[in-house]
Amino acid sequence: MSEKAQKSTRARWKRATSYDVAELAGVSQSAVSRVFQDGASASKQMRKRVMAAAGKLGYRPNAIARGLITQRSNMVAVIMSQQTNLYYPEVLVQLTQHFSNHRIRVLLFTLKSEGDIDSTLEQVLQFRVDGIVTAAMLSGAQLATVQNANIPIVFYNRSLPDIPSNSVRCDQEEGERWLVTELFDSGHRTFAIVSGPEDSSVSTERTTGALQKLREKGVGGVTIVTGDYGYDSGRSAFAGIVDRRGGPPDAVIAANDVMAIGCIDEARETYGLDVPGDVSIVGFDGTGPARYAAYDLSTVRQPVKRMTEAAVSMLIDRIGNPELSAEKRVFSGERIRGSSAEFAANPD
Amino acid sequence: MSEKAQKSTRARWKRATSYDVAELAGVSQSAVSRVFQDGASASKQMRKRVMAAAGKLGYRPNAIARGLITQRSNMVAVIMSQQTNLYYPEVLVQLTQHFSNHRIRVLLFTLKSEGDIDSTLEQVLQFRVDGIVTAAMLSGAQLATVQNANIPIVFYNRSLPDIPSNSVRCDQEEGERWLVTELFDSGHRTFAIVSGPEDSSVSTERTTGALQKLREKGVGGVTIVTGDYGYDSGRSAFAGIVDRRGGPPDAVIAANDVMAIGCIDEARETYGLDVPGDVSIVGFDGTGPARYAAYDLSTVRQPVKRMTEAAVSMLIDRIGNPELSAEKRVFSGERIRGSSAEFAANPD
DNA sequence: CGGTGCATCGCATTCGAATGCAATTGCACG
DNA sequence: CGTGCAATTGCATTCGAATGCGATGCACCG
Repeated sequence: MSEKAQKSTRARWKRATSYDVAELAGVSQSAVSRVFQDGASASKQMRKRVMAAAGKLGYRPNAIARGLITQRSNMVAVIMSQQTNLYYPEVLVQLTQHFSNHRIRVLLFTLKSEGDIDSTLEQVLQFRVDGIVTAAMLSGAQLATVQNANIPIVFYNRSLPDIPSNSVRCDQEEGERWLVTELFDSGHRTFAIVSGPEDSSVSTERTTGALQKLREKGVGGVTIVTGDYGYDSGRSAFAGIVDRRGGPPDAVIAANDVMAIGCIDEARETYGLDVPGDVSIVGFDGTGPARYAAYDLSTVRQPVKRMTEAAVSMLIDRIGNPELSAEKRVFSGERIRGSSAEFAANPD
Repeated sequence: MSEKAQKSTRARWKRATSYDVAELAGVSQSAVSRVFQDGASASKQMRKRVMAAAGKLGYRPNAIARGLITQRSNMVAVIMSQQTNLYYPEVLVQLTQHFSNHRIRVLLFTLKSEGDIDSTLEQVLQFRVDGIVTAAMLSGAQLATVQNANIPIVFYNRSLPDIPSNSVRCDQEEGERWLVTELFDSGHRTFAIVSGPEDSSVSTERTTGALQKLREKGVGGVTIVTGDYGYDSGRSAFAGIVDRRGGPPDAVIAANDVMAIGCIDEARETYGLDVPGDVSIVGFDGTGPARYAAYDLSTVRQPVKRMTEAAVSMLIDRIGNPELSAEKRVFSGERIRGSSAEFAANPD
C-alpha cells in the first residue's frame, strides 16, 4: 500500500531488479535470472514463485545489463541515406520485421549527408550492435574499421568491388540494359538519361548499364542530365533535355520512377507531348506510384521482400558464425512492361 | 606486431576496454573514463596520453556499460504501424534526425498487427529506452504500464481522450471539415466517403470530421466504403460506390491521398468520368504523389517537419524532467487547393 | 613561508543480470 | 535402506564504465 503510494508520488523510482524479485520470492538472484531465460534449468514451482513475485513488482529483465554480460546486445544497426528510406520505406519495415522474428531489434541511423558517415559509424560501434546493414556506401577505411571491431556487416544495394564483403543487391545494370534493349528494339534511336545525384552509387550503376547497352547498339549523342531523385527534378530535367536538344528524344531513361513521373508530367503538361506516342519514358524501382494508371511505368521492380530476407539471414548467419566467408547475392529485377514506353510486343 | 596478427587471426577477439587503455597509458581507469566524458575534469596532458593509448587500441566507450551505470540508455523507442511508415517515411527520418541532434538514438519497432502491441511494449521496456514516441494506438492499460515504468511517452497523431498524456497531432477533423465545406459551398450535394481500416484511429477521426460537417450542412445519404489505405483499395472503393449508388456522387472524400488517387484512376479509366468535371475527389496527407500533375489533389497536408520537431522536443523535455505535466499539441493541416475537386475561387 | 582553494587523479564501489562451480535435493533402482 | 545420477539451486564472480570521496599537487595570497 505504502509502496504503491511511493511509486506514484516519488520522482525517482527505482525499477525492480532481479534481486528485488529474488528477495520477495525468497530465492537467489541466479534463480530469477534462470527463470527468465530460455534454456536454463528451473523447476516448475520455482518458476511459479518467481513469476508471481516478478508480477507483483512489475519486474522485467534489463536488456542493457544482459547485453553487458552476454556480450550480445541483440541490436543491429541499420544505416540509411535519407533517399533510401523515402523511396523504399518498405525496406526498413521489412528489415525490422525480419530481424524481429529473430528477437533482434533495429537501431536506426540516417545520414544527413555522406560526410556524416564517420561520426555515424563511431556511434554505431559505441552501441556494440551485433551487426550492421548499410544502405549507404562506405569507404575502404570505414569498412576496415568495422571489420576490425569484429562486427559483421551487409551492404544493401551496393558493394565494394575487389573487397571481400557481404552484400545483397539488385542488378541495376542488367535492369537498365533490358530497358534499353526493349526501347532500341522497338525502334527508338535517340536517347536521353536523367541520372540521380552524383554521390549515389545506385544511380551510377544504372547510368553505366544504360550507356553500356546504348554503346553496344551503336547509339551516340546521348543527353545526360542530373537530377536529385525528386519529382521536381524530373520535370526540370525533361525541360533541360528538350532545351539542350532542341526537341524531345525518342526515349528518356530516368534513374528512378519518381523522376520518370516528373518527366512524363512535364512532357505532357508543358510540351503537350504524348507519352508514349511522342516520347517513351522509363523509370526504375517499381515503387507504388509506378502502377498508377496515369503513368503505368515501364520499369524494373526490385524484389524488396527477397532482398531484405536475404540481407537479414546473411547477417544473422554471420553473427552466429563470424568465420563465414564473404558472400555477394545479386537479384534480378522484375521486368515491368507498362505503357509509358512503346515496347515491342511481349515475346510470349 | 604480434598483437595485430592475433587480431586478424583469432576468432574471438576482445575489444579494448577502458582498463586496457588505462594500463597502456599508465593511468587509472577512472581517468580514461573522464577523458571520454564531456564535463569531466582531466588535464591537457592526461587527455593526450589517454587519447594516444585509446587510438593505438582502437578503443571506444561501451555505450551499453555506460547505460547500465548512468541509468540512461540514450535510446528512444519509436513505435510505428506498418502503414504509418509506408505513407510518411519522412516522419521516421525526421524523428531520427532530430533525436540524433540530441545524441539520442532511435530503436525502431514496427507492428505486424495491432495485437502485436503488448509483446512489442514488453520489448521496449526491457531495453530501458529513455522515452517512447508511438504512432500506434495504446490502450489505457498499456499506457499505464509505460507510465508505471516511469518512461515518458508521446503519441504521434493520436491521443487518448480524458487521459492526461502527451501528444502531437494534426487536426484531422478540422481538415476534413474544411474539405467538406469547400465542396459543399462550391455546389456538391451528394457525397461518398472512402474510409481507412477500422482499427485506424486516424481514419476514424477523418471520417468523423467529414460526417460532422456534412450533417451540419444537412447532407444525408452518404455512402461509406472501407479501404485499406492502398491504391487498389481506392480503385475498388470507387467501383463499390458507383455500384451501390447506381452512379457517381458529386464528391468522394478519401481518407488518404493514395486512395484518392485510386478513386481518380478508377473514375477515369473504368467509368470514363472526368475529374473534377463529373466527380470531385479529395484526399488527405499531402504526401508526394498528391502533387503529381495527373492528380493534383485537393488535400490537407500534415506539417510533418513541425510535428516531428514538436514530438522530439516534448519527449526530450520530459526525459530531462519527468515531472512536467502532460501536454497536447495540435497542428492545423495546410489547406491545398488542387484541381481534383471543383472548389469555389480562393477568397484572397 | 604557511595557509587556502581549486584542479586533477586514483581507489573502491556500483549498475543488473549471466554463469561456472559446488552444494543440495530428489528420485530411481538394486 | 544405501548408492548413484541428474536436476536444481545458491555463491561468487564477471561484464565495462561512471562517480563519490579522499589524496595529492599546484598556484596564489597574505
